[in-house]
Amino acid sequence: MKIYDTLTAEKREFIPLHEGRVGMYVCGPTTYDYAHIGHARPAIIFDMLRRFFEYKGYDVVLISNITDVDDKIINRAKEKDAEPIEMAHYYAREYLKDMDALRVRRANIIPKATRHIEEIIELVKTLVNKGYAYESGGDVYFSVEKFRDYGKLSHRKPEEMLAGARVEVSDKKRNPLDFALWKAAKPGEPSWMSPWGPGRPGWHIECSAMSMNYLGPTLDIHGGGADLIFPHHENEIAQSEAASGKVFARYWMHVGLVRFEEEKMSKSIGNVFLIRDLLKKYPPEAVRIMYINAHYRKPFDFSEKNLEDSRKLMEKIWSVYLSLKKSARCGVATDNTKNLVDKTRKEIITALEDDFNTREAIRHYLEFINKVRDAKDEDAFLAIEFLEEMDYIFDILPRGTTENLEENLIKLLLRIRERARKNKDFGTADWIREELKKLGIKVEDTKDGPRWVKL
RNA sequence: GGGCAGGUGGCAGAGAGGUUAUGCGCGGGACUGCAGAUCCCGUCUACUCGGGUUCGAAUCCCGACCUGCCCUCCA
Repeated sequence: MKIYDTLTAEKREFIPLHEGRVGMYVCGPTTYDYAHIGHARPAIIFDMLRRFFEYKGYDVVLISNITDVDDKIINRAKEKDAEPIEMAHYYAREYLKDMDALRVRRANIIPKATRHIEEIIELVKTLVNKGYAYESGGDVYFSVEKFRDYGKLSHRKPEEMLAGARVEVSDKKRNPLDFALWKAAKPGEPSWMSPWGPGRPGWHIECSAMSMNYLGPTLDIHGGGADLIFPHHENEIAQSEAASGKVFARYWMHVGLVRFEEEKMSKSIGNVFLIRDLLKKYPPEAVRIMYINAHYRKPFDFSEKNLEDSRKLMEKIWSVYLSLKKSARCGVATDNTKNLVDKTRKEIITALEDDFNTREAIRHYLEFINKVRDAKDEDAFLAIEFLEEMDYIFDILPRGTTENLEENLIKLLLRIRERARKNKDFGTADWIREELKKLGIKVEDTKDGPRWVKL
């Protein structure tokens, strides 16, 4: 397995710290609003990566945090006249609901910053004691010049950063690039007691504290959106490695940003599509397919047309899958199909092992779909088995069990409709089809009778 | 100003020195009460530009132009 590592800027063979195990940490959102499809991309990609490791037999521990105390949260809460932490927790729950809807499996641990204040304070203390950090007016700052490797992840030198950039100037900082590990609380802000007075953690420190707490000083894969490379991940490296003296993450993976009309999708620009709104119109599997169908490191141009195309792809996959199900019979498949399955499996795994190239993988998947669409009996059975095997990773097939009653009622309606059609009562026939469509059930007439798909 | 990705057919988007990407769309046919789906056939000199390397480049090298992201909160 090769993984593109942002730090070394090349694809490298993936070798976990402990054989057979993978420790992953993925930066989750700061929850001060509902999640948009930009958030869904890393969540879906890392979810599938985790499933792929498991598929290959690794034990995976995935930690994905939620930032529940931060300037943005405090400001938003002020606007809404809400209690900041409470509000953050509300949006955190809603975030998880949205991700559940997208079939993103939950991380093993979803830590929150406010639940790890002690570890954070300990880490800051260590950095102060080691001389990497200093207290200044109730704040604690990390001293960038003390960490000689600062800039290695984002491939920048500290001098260059100052050149054309706007850096927040503060007379509390010794160097404008220094960043806050601990912030003194202003009146009315959430705060915790610390050796430097009441305050709260800086943005970057929580991830260092929590990842080292759960995965040890060195983790295998650290991931997140590409916008986190600088300053967030750069600062995490500085803090963590300064404190532990060890390599913080062996591989850094960054998912390309989602854009809309050539611009980054971002709350501050206002061009966001909320996941909950999109899911009213499109099935979650279509969203997954949309992201599978693009290389994870490239920026992704979102549009409804794009989602619509993905939905069509999904319908194609589903319709082949469902028709295979109808003609499948348990037994031994022909060599032809066996070979096709083995070949496709190999192609898909090879693609995913090449820096998780889901785009290439789905191409082979679709070629397979096209070739087996007419398979019968034992061949259909094997094809289904294979698609379901792959679904451990992709999770895009229709969810199996419709409630029996529901299913029987639909069949009953379709029989009524068939009777109407036979009597040339097309008004009634079309009306039933229309009404079912409104309920999310698509009906298609085929030579073998009506077929329906629940969207 | 600096760092990093890219520029592929009507559109979306892979690939990566010589072999069909794929999907959508579009045209024709089969099927059909209609719609849809499906099948068959077809569709567009596709690879930003200019040089170079090579028997051969969309794919490698040099240069130019263009776009986006990051350098400030952001998945």
